[in-house]
Amino acid sequence: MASAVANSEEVFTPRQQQVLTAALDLLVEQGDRLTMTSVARRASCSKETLYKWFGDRDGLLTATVQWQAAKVKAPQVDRWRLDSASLRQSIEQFARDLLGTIVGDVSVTLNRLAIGHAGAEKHGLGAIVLENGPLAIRKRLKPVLEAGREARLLRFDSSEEAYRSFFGLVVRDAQIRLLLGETFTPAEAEIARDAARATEQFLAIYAVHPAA
Amino acid sequence: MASAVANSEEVFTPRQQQVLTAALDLLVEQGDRLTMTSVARRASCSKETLYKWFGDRDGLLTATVQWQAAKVKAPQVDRWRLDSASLRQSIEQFARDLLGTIVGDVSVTLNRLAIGHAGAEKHGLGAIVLENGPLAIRKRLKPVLEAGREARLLRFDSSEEAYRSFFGLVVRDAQIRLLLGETFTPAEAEIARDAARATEQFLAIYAVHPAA
DNA sequence: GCCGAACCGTAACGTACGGTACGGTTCACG
DNA sequence: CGTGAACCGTACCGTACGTTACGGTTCGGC
Repeated sequence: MASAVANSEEVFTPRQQQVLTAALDLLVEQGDRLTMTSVARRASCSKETLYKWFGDRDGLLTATVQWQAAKVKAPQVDRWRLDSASLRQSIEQFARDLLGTIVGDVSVTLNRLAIGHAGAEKHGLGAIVLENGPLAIRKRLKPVLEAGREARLLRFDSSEEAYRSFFGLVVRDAQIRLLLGETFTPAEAEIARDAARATEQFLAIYAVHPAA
Repeated sequence: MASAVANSEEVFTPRQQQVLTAALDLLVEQGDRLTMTSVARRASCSKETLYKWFGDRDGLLTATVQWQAAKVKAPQVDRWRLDSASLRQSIEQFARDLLGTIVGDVSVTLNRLAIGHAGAEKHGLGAIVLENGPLAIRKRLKPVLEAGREARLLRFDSSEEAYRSFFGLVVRDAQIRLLLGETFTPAEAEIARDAARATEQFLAIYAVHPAA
């Protein structure tokens, strides 16, 4: 029986990573329609090797998603001194990271893929994406929020709830619109502006002294 | 050349609606994997009829989505007197409607389907879902927001921006988590509570006198 | 230089499913 | 009745693609 979610830290040889890169590229280019043949051709390897390494098509896709998701180890915000300004800066940085990731091609592609699989009763990919997307950011943001509360800068009952509102203020309807096929690619400046706005709104709700 | 999005008000005979109901049920049950044969069997009709009525598989899916989407004509909030309390009530009602819809089986299924199609370069379904989901609610909320601004109860530059933040505060990460396969079905009470919280937060940001 | 393991390229197999054809049945209409 | 349109059920076709099989090639170890 395969475990529901393979959380083990799979490690791939350079050659295997070339294959996964090819798969990811094809995924971004043509979505779930990529064929094993096309991956083999793009990666200049044989289908036999694909099956030997990854078991079957789903294994290849899972490996691709895991491998890519593992790369999104965004830089831990370093030591924040607990004044109002640095707290705001930390939060805004998170907002920029989150929004920038979510509007990216790779994120849209992988989320589409995982959603498609979830619709086919195969929740493995969905769990992986969930774990490495929203939940990962939440885990990293949580200590910042709680330190802010500790320092009487923020006020909330549950950091979970606070995080979810933060997520909503940052992402809004951008992700669902992109997933549904709308094509817009905000420039770096727009992302920064949106992140700043979201941060401001978040603080308006959760800061003890919003004006500070 | 078929138009990109068939916006015409397709009208279906009762028998055809039975077929569409069967298709929708199968969609909810097994996602995009439903076959023409299964639809024909469930609806007790012949495949020949399916092809005659809907052209091809995509036509059937498109008709199903259009037909279902057209049913989400949520009740227009009736005359709101422009005091702070009634404005809040109107907004909260929208929040309940929006959240209740989005966490429903049918919404999740249809969004998954449309997202899958968007990933296959077929943006028709995505456009339909977009049009009848977020955009429809936005169109209905907009006059409320602008009346609130007119009455000096709300303050914002663009109703578009205000709506998007509203959407974020209401939906947060619930939709993406559901799409990715997490299974939770909030009770009516939870939805109402979340809607109230979102409304409060929205007003904290956009109301001229948040304490009012 | 020899051996075996790993890998490449390609051909072939099996199957599921979209789409079509066709004979049989119902039913409205004259 | 008689007739024809609409529809049901089912058998059938074509194809795309996942998966397997196999002969040929590279390459590290002795």
